[in-house]
Amino acid sequence: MAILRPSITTGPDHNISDVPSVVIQRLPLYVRVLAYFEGNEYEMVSSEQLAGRLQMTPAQIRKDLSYFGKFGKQGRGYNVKRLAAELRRILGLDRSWNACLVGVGRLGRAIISYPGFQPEGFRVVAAFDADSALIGSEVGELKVDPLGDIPVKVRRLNIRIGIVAVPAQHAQGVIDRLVDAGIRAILNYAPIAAQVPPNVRVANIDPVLGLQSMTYYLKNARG
Amino acid sequence: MAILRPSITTGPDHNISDVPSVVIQRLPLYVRVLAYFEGNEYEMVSSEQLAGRLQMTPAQIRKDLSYFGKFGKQGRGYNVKRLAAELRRILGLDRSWNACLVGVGRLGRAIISYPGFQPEGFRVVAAFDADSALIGSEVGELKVDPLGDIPVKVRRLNIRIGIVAVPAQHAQGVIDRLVDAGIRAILNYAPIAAQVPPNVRVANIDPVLGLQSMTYYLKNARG
DNA sequence: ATACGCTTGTGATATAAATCACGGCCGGCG
DNA sequence: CGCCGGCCGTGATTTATATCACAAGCGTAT
Ligand SMILES: NC(=O)c1ccc[n+]([C@@H]2O[C@H](COP(=O)([O-])OP(=O)(O)OC[C@H]3O[C@@H](n4cnc5c(N)ncnc54)[C@H](O)[C@@H]3O)[C@@H](O)[C@H]2O)c1
Ligand SMILES: NC(=O)c1ccc[n+]([C@@H]2O[C@H](COP(=O)([O-])OP(=O)(O)OC[C@H]3O[C@@H](n4cnc5c(N)ncnc54)[C@H](O)[C@@H]3O)[C@@H](O)[C@H]2O)c1
Repeated sequence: MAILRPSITTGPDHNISDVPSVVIQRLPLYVRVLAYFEGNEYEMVSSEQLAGRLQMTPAQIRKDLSYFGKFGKQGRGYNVKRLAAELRRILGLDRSWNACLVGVGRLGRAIISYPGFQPEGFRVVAAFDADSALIGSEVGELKVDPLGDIPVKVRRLNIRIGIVAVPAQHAQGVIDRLVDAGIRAILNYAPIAAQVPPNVRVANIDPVLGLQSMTYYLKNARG
Repeated sequence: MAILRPSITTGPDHNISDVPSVVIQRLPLYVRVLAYFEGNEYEMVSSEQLAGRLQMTPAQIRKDLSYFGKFGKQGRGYNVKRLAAELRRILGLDRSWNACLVGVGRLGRAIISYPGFQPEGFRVVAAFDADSALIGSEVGELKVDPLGDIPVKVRRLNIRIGIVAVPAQHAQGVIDRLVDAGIRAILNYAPIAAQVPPNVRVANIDPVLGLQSMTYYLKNARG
């Protein structure tokens, strides 16, 4: 049964490798659970133990992993440290990634000071806004730059990820500019279904959508 | 192709109605797109127009809607206002819903002052924290209450939704308390795979998971 | 009235994803 | 050293989800 995997979008159907993207979206969950077991001094874990903590079936975990190789030992399970390292390598989490933020409003400031990205290897290294009153000001450790600087900064700072935190009506335009500047991965907080070319990924963060589908079940609930 | 739908979880397989939960998760998207067309003075829209803005196929939209009834007219499409109203009714969005927040830290404060919930009918009417230094203080228009007050407040204020914004290691415990108090829908910001009974829904908000799967594609990208 | 262009609603079909189930290997133990 | 409990890896199967494709209905134009 489905678990807390995020929703990743692309333009018209496009899967680089032949690994289904649902599988890719589950790998970070495995990394996280492995970190938990590592913290609790486990040396080996079985697919059943992993599955238990994620409310899914052991077979699914084994199948998922089998897309990438053979990491376990029959009768023993998986070496926690090794599997975690392998998965991180597969996902590209064995390095750090630079991101830029567009839209330095309330949400944008919260994102800049959010301490959850850094430990996972994601760094916000530039911030852009359209408001000339903001441009040039310091937010956190960052100076706010005008949108026109996006292409240069993206290139100079090796920025690969764009984070969008502008009002909905400006989000598509901002996303277009990021894509034009060569960004291929976007974390979008605006409540829109962004249109992007097939080689660009968008991860949407939208608490309202989640609430709006839960009310369906609340309404019909028997307690 | 998949679109910005959120990820909703439950305990062991459980679908109240026979409507697949993927369908339920898409309905809020339709509501949102309809709002767009309504704002642009459309009286009627076809499934093709709706699909275009969501990057999906017209057939899928029609199929989804057919789970609930016949809302369109052949040759004409759907009446924007009526379909929006029907979907809102189906989702239970034709009323307002009270929520409580647990964890009044940085994120919790941002949630309280987030202006995106109110217009959609979601109201945060209570806030709880374990820190005695915070209890009793005012945040926004809310007084921070101790966790022990959860059951009473939930009952008194008709709270149906719990929002969890506590550190990961305390999240499961908080969720258990919410469930004990009768909460059946949880918006969880903590990076954990919460364990809940089958009749409880959890919507997870986790930007890091999104980033971590996008890096897979970045790593392998051809530009 | 009738014909026509358009778009729905839906059974049939195709594709995708999850689960089953079992052969094969591991390592410990007698 | 051979047996055994346990668990992986994976083809086969089942289940879920998406798409196709078309009869039927609507409204307009002639
Ligand atoms: N998904 C979530 O959890 C979540 C939470 C809060 C807000 N949001 C969304 O994030 C967005 C921002 O919310 P906020 O509360 O920070 O709003 P805000 O008004 O405080 O900030 C928006 C910022 O974007 C800037 N901006 C506007 N147009 C721009 C453009 N074209 N290019 C660059 N910058 C531009 C503004 O100058 C401002 O600084 C909204 O779309 C909101 O719905 C999402
Ligand atoms: N998903 C997201 O977008 C996102 C963004 C930011 C933070 N987070 C997550 O949200 C959580 C909170 O982050 P933060 O930055 O606000 O942390 P914080 O430390 O600023 O706030 C945490 C609050 O929770 C309270 N708390 C601790 N244990 C509690 C308990 N058992 N019961 C009730 N309250 C308790 C603390 O007193 C504090 O007020 C973390 O899990 C973090 O990873 C998620």
